[in-house]
Amino acid sequence: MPELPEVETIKVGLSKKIVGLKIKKVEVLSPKSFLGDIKDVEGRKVTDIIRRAKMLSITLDNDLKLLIHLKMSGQLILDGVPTKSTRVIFHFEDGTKLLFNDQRKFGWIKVISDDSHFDKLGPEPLEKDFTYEVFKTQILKRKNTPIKVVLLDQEIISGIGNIYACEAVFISKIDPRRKVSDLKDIELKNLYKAVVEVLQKGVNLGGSSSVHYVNIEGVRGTFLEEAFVYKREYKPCKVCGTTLEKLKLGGRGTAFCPNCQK
DNA sequence: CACTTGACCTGTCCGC
DNA sequence: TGCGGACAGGTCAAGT
Repeated sequence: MPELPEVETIKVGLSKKIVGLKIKKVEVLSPKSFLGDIKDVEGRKVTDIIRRAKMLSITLDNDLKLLIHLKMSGQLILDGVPTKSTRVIFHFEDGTKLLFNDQRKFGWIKVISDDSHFDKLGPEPLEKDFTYEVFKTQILKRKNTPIKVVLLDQEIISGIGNIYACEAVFISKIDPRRKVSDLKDIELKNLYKAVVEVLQKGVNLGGSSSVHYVNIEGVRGTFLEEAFVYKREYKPCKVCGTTLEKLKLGGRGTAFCPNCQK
């Protein structure tokens, strides 16, 4: 489900609601979805929530953390009604409930004591120190790979997923199949700007709005209504009217405009 | 080492 | 209506 803007939206929403609350009980309905001992979590207070790449890290007052990855179909819903996709339920002392729903069971919640999960991640694209030079250095580590696949690599840049990768290469007018070594400096510069712009826009609009994504209130974001290419294959390009095409890159669906993207 | 493919799951949609 | 296949926003391990 979620890429950087979606996870960021969830982080902001969740922070306002559960920081300071004590977890009374954890109900694990799907053992694969919760890795760790609920005894380490029950009775603890939430002290902080951060996002890194597409992960959320919830700090507890015993210095352990709940690391959450929603993968393709995970959702965190506050005070909702459990469904058949509900895998874990956190019951807080004040009666607040947090549901972890995950239709495809790819997502997980882990109890961790250090941040080693973050070791291999590339830079955060919305941080101030993510300059063009940083971007270029990272991208050039994968010279022979299609540029759109490189954008999805979390070791190169963290937080970009399929939607924002498709949009960023469209905005910078680059054919998603182009290899990194083949891109001119000006193209890389445009791509850098597009990546930052499209992620920031995603955050501003409260994330994307596809099958699974909802914020903690269960409400969809509006980013996809503004998407140029994502999920728009065989429809007319919003810029030039050419019929958008679709191909598979790195195993992922990729819609693009054969006229705008060269 | 660099890069690609398949596996993990469940649900939905599309064509026959 | 039913069935099979393709596909879905992510990441690993295993393969070439």
